[in-house]
Amino acid sequence: MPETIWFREDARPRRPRLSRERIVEAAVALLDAEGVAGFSMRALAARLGAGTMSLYEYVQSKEDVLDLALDEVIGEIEAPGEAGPWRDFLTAQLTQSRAVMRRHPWVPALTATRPLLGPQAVARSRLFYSALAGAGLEGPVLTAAVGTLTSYVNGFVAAENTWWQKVRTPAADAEIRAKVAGHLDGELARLSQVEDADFDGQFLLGLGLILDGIEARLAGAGR
Amino acid sequence: MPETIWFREDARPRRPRLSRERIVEAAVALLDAEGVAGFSMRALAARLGAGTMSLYEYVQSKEDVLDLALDEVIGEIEAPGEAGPWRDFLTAQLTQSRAVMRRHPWVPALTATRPLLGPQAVARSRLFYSALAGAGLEGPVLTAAVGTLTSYVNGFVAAENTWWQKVRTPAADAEIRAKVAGHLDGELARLSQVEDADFDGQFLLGLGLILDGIEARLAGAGR
DNA sequence: ACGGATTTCCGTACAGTGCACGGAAAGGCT
DNA sequence: AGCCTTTCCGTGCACTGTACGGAAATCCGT
Repeated sequence: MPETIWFREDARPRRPRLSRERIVEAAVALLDAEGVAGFSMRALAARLGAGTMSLYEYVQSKEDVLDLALDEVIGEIEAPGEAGPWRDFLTAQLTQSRAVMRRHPWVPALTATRPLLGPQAVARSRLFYSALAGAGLEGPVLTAAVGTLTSYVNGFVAAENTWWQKVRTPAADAEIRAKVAGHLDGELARLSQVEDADFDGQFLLGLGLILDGIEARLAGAGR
Repeated sequence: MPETIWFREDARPRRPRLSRERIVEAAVALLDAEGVAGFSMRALAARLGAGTMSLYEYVQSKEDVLDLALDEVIGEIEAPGEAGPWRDFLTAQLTQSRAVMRRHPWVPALTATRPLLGPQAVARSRLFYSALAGAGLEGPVLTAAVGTLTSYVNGFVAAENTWWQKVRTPAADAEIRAKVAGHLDGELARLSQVEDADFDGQFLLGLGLILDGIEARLAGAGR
């Protein structure tokens, strides 16, 4: 094969082929596909058609990539068109958060590992602060309320995700459920009975409890 | 060196030197010392003075060890001497849960990864069920209440732990706090001001919100 | 137009990982 | 005495994150 311009493709790129954005985008896709356990820098590079070490031009470590990917998907939660009553607003926002965490099941496990200080995370928590401040909370109760809500969503969806990952089939679901119920005596088992794994309903019920608690605090302050 | 009985120690053990209990105990110690990132089967074996592969006689995988270690420390939460009013009981239990998770900072991150089906975990959740059932809850609201409380503790302490791991010094604390506060406009910053990182107070405040919500539900049912 | 500096890309190498496999030794059995 | 089961573990394999240094391309000052 003759070594001429015709066969020699422009060997080296004039402009960067990689970028932080491209890396983060691919990282999210890889995490969605393989989970956090199957996520490796080599796999990520392969997905981008690049050498492994090229990634390190744009990022200092694997941890960095995870931080960025996390903040990226937090940005998927849409800001509301207009702010209605605080209760509806928060319910809608947290329902969306849950939806995002279900689409990206690796999210709750990661949030439990690192502080959320990225721009999207900060922007989101600011939304919550201003919603509850608008409702009338302030000071420590305000920050506690915001913290409680986000802790709740994270914890709930984390449990939900591990559940789906482990059981997968309705048969396994029934089996585990029966085994755990076996540890309860009859009376308790009767009281705690829930037909199937109604996570949607459970989520809204638990959220309702917290919002009720907040509302009570508002009424108390109003007096 | 002559090869005689006198110098030859009883080469092979007559009874097992390892056991699941010993492994789990060492695993907890290792996790406490090195965190989940520094936890490896080799390090665990070294800590026990054993060969790496010996562990696999008692355990099928690293994941198994983590499951066992997790359930083990959940067992550290003491059952109450006597059951007082449900509110006090739950507050005491959850405060203890938090204390355990602070002593073993790897716990919240692990719970976010796997379903809690070990004996200690099941026993603990049964305690909560019966306490709230005794208070008058039943059906879906009962399970939602239990789920909300455990999600809250996990989420809260997870955030708390990552915070301590990252900031470590009061100076860093102030710096990060200032940086985040910079994203809030003045009015919001004023409203959300909390002197220092008062995690104890925040924890009890948030817990109080949830318990208020539960109490409201009880009052409603009473009517 | 040319020579250096900078940017981007990445092959190689190293220390570490979880665990499959198979062998060796020591009791306990008949 | 012979076998079987239990316990222990050395070796090896595929894979990990990333330090290091080199090669090519572009940019910039002259």
